[in-house]
Formats: sequence, C-alpha cells, structure tokens
Amino acid sequence: MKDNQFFKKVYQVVLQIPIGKVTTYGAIAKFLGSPQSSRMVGWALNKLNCIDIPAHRVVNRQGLLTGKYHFGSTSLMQQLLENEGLLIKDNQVQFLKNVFWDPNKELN
DNA sequence: ACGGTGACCACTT
DNA sequence: TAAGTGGCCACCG
Repeated sequence: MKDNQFFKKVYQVVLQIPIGKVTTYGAIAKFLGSPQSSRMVGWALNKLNCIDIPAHRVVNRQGLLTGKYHFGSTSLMQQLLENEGLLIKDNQVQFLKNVFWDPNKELN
C-alpha cells in the first residue's frame, strides 16, 4: 500500500503522545504534510482502530470526542482519558490547551 | 467504473 | 457573531 506511509506516521505520532496528553487530527495532518487532509487522519484511525494505537488521545480541534462512537462503547473513550488524568465534560476535553500535545513542536 | 461518504479544519459570506 | 462551503484522499456499495 502506498498510503502505508500516511498510516505509519499517524501510527507513530499517536504512539508518541505522552500519558495525560492529547493531540488533534489537524495537528497530525499538518505533521504529515497535508494540513487540509485532517479527514484522512480520522479515516486512518478508523481503519487502525487496533488496541495498539491509543486513538482515544486524538480529539478534534475543540477537544470533542467525536470518534467515541467508533470505540464500541461511548463511555470507553471518556473512561480511558479520565483514567489518564484528563477531565472530560460533555464529551469534551476540558483544559485542552493545557493537555494539548503538538507533534510539530514536540516531535519535529 | 463512478459517486457518495467520512473520528476534520479553515476560510469566506 | 454565526452559518455555509470547499478541500483533502482512500474506501465501500
């Protein structure tokens, strides 16, 4: 698969997210070199919804858990995040700015 | 083979 | 200030 690189990078980035931190689809997309292809990131995670990838640490720009319905249980994603010390309210990560982890800044 | 769709984001009315 | 629309690229029916 030629898009393996895209997947791989998403995979790598998500795996590098520290505990208690989250990133956004847009940030990852930008890191991949296609700032406009944030949809692909979500799509990639959808296909890579393996347990090996902590996709629960990836949220949208507003911090909303938009992909929670793809985790099987809507509460699972929230539980996982809360378990990492994050505060979730109304399907949204509180203090997102505080726990935001930017791959472009942290990874290079 | 083709069109619709998607875990989104940013710019333009 | 809020709502609408375009763009991105791969998968599924």
